[in-house]
Amino acid sequence: MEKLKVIFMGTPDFAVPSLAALIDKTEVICVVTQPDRPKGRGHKFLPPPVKVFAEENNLRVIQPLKVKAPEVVEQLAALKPDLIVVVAFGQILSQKILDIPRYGCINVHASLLPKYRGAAPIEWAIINGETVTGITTMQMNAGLDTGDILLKSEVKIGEEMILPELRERLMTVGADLLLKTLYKLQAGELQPIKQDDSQSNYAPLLKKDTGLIDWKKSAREINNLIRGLYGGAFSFIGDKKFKIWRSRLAEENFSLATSEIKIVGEKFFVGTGGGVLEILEIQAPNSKKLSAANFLRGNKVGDSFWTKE
RNA sequence: CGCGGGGUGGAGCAGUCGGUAGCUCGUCGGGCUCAUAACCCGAAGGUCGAAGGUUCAAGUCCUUCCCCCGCAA
Repeated sequence: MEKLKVIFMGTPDFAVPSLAALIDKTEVICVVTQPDRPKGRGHKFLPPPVKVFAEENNLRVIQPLKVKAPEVVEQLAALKPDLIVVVAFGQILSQKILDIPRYGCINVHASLLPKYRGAAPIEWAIINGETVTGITTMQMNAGLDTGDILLKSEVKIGEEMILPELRERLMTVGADLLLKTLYKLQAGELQPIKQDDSQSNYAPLLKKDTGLIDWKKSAREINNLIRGLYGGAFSFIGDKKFKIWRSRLAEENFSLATSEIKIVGEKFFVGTGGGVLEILEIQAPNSKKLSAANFLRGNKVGDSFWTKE
């Protein structure tokens, strides 16, 4: 089969396996990614993972501030791609761009559309306690993740699965499904299906306070939040902010007040609005992530976490 | 040069006004116990991130460098 000329658009780690897959099976004529941005401590400029990978593979990389800018659109059109593949790119494409390739633009999205449209589908799937999610490839249109569905692949979310595990799994599945989609595309076997908008929901960008634990919720809900944010969930003891990285539903059945802390040997329990949560990994400010046992050795813990009155 | 915290025996921490280091846990040996994540006794293990400087004397003060982390983006 003739190799498609493809422009790839993507930014974070999640997009890298898909690009890697494309390099094998198609001719990647250009990689579009976000500009280097000042990141982390010291505000150093760091290149996005896709750029790093693309350069290692001697691919042409462009980093437009706005892909929609006329000169960029012109540049892309001049490349005469057969297809544009978009994976976690981070910019909205204009209709003019969508119209450039013969086969249009295909997006790899980390959910089973129409569920979890938007920026953070993996996180929200875990936070909401879903047991199944997946990857969808779609024919992009002007809306936000509203294009016609090409293929789907399901991935189970285990009871104790945490964000990095699920993300890892989904990016692999995503790369596979992308190749499968391209294969069917060229074979003329794709049958795009319109999304049922009545079944849709959104997975909005995560905000800082999404991670603030409400101890009045059930242990299960809190555990889901901790699993889904992995490092993003936090609470306070006194005025100190603690990140809670890992937890599990306690088998022990103490009667603890909401947000009350109980230490038993090397175990760390917290009462919730429904059941007891066991803290497995926690991080104090200016410190690193520690197992509960290690944490308890060197830290004085108060009687309870902070709760909204 | 965004702001800030920290690097001390295997792990997590303490060490005040500078005088060669301590706690909890772990490890090893022994003991007690029907038994134990319990308890008792004992032991091993640290050039206190690196280099330089001040000093009679530095983990503790000064300078430079390396590494880790929190906030903010």
